[in-house]
Amino acid sequence: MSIASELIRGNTDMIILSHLLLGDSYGYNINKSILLKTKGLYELKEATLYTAVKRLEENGLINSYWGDENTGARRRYYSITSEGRQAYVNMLSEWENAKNLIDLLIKEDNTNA
Amino acid sequence: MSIASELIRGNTDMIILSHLLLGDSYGYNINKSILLKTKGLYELKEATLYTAVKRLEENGLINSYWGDENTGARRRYYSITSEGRQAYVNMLSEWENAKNLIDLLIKEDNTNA
DNA sequence: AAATATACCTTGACAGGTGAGGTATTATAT
DNA sequence: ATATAATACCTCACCTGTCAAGGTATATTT
Repeated sequence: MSIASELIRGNTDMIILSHLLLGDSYGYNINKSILLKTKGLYELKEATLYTAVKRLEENGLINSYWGDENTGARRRYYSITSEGRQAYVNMLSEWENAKNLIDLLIKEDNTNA
Repeated sequence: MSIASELIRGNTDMIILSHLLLGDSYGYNINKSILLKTKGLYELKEATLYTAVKRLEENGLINSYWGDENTGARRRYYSITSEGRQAYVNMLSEWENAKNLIDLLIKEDNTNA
C-alpha cells in the first residue's frame, strides 16, 4: 500500500458518500470521477471500491439497484440514504477533528515537557 | 477502535518522530505529552505505541537506550536518527498531500460528470 | 482475431491498531 | 501494614480496511 493510501485509509466511505450526494452513480463511474478530480493522482483500487460499497449498503448508508442499459455492460447504481446523509455529516466533522488533532501534534512551537 | 483513531491511523510514526525532534524521550512520556497537547482528546494505546517504536527502530528511524534512573521504573529512551529526520520531512509532505487530496474529493462545488 | 475499455465481483494476504494479558517499581491513601 | 494507583515496560491474538490477483461478461477499436 502506498503512503498516500495508508493516510487516505478510513476516508474511503466519506469520499464515496460525497460523490453520491451529487446524484446516483455506479462503481466504475465513481472511480473515474475520483481520477478526474485528482487529475490522476489518486484512484480507489477496484477491490477497495467494491468492498466499500458493500459495507456502506450493509450499514444502510446507501441503496443499490441494477440500471437498465440497452447497451454496454450492466451497471449497479448506488444512491445515498437519509442515514447516509447524516453519517456523511458526522464523517466530515470527524475528519476536521482528526486533521486538527494531527496538525496540533506535529506543530513546532511545542512548549513541551 | 474509535472513529478518530481510524482516521489518525498511519500518522502514528509521524507523531512520535515529531515529539522526538524536541529531544530524546521514552514511551510513557511520549504518550503523556500527546495527552497534554490534545487536552485529553487523544492518546496512543500502549500496544500501538510500543509497536510503533519497535517498527521505527527496525526501520532505522530511531535509536533506543536504557536510561540510568536511580529511582522509579526503568525507562527506555528513544532518539531520532538522521534517517528519521529525513523520513519525517517526507511524512509531513505526504500528510499535506493526503489532506489536500481528501479535501478536494469532498469539496462541494463539483462540476462533476 | 486480438487488444482495449467498460463494468461487475471474490478471495487470500498484509499492515497498523488494540484489548487483554503480563512484569516490575514507587508513591499514596486507607 | 496494606491496598490502590501511578509509573514504566512488553507481547500476542484478533479486527478492519486495503489490495494484488484472479475471475466473468459486453462493446469497441486495431
